[in-house]
Amino acid sequence: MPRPRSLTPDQLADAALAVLDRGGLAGLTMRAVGAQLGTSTMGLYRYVADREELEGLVVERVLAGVDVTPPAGGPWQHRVRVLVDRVRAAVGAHPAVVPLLPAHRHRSPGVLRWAEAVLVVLTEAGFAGTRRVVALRALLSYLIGAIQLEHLGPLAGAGTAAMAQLPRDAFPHMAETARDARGVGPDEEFGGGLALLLDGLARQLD
Amino acid sequence: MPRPRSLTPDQLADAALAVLDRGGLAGLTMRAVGAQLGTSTMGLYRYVADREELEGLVVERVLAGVDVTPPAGGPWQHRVRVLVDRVRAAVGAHPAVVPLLPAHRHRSPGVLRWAEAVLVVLTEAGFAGTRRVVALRALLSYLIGAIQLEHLGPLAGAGTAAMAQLPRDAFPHMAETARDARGVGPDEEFGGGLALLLDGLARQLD
DNA sequence: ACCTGAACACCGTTCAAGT
DNA sequence: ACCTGAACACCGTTCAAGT
Repeated sequence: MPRPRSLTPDQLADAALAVLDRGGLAGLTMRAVGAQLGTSTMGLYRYVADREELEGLVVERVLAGVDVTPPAGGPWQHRVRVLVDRVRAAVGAHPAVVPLLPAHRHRSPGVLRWAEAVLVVLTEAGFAGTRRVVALRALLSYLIGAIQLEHLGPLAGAGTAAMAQLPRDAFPHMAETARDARGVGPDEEFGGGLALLLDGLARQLD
Repeated sequence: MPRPRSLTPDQLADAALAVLDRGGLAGLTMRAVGAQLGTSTMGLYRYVADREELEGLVVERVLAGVDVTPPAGGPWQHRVRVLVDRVRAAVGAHPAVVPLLPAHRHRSPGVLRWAEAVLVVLTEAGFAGTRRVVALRALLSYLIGAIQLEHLGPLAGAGTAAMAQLPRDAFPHMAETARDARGVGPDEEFGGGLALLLDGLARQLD
């Protein structure tokens, strides 16, 4: 990793994110990012060891837009919800980044900053030790899973319409649930699942 | 999609899964699968429209190993937990399939059969309408997210050791939580998060 | 009819050559 | 010293040619 000169890492990340937003994951190539910046393809290797590191830069760029100051007032459930929703909103603005999220979530400073904020709220609420570990893990699991379900071929939306016509004899409950799902929007679905988790957590504090 | 002859789709799926287990996602190429089967690379296109469809076959193969008969007795929480754990175990036997899961989960017969079984249990427990929709979505989100966290660079395990040495001034809660996490195994972590979700669901039935 | 190998249009990355 | 383009070793897939 030699020293950069004419480009800042931020410029690189912006260019890569622009390419990703425009052409999807398949369009994110070293050649395309080079063209976007007006430099040679190989010029990128001055800033980044390989393609994977470039992907990490993009993920970090999206996460950088997340405000990680824990919301000041209100019950801890609300404060966690706000932090979770901020990530969902940031990712929702760049859906093409979703498939990159799981692989680049570890060793991401953005994720660490966010997790620290969540832990501040959980700790103030009274969680500690194993319970706090499990709580953070569960919230992160739900967040990542729900975001992927939402953006990678939805259970709600267009996918549900198709599923409502399932063979009713083989999948009776599934067909009925798919019909019910047509009346449930993505926000309600995401928020409802998160509420279940928060209720489960609240029960532990009794 | 012409008619097959000398190979069954199962043979193809087995071969692709063997290649995936051996060489990871990067090793799963049309050429490698052809070689594994002793046929030409192009021979695969008689069974599969493109690489994506081959990936779908592999996912289906792994999911085919999941017993989807709802467990007979016991409280509904236990029955859901058994169904969830079966998927986790099947995927755990072929960790390389994890990155393929989110993209191929929709229109997967295996997922549908599993979801139908979960819905049978939820319905018998008293869930219906929007609540049932949200419950299924939440369980699936947690399952997919938690599996990915577990297998794609863990919060527990080796990753935690690194995180326990975080700059303590910038991430005080994170450093402490990472130390706590060393005593929490993957089963406890996964099961603990699922228990939170099930507790939240139980609360809705009161 | 079924199957195959050469060929094409891409990748990421190496490396010798430019200034 | 910084940057670049040709070249290499791969991909998935098309298609003309084999039996």
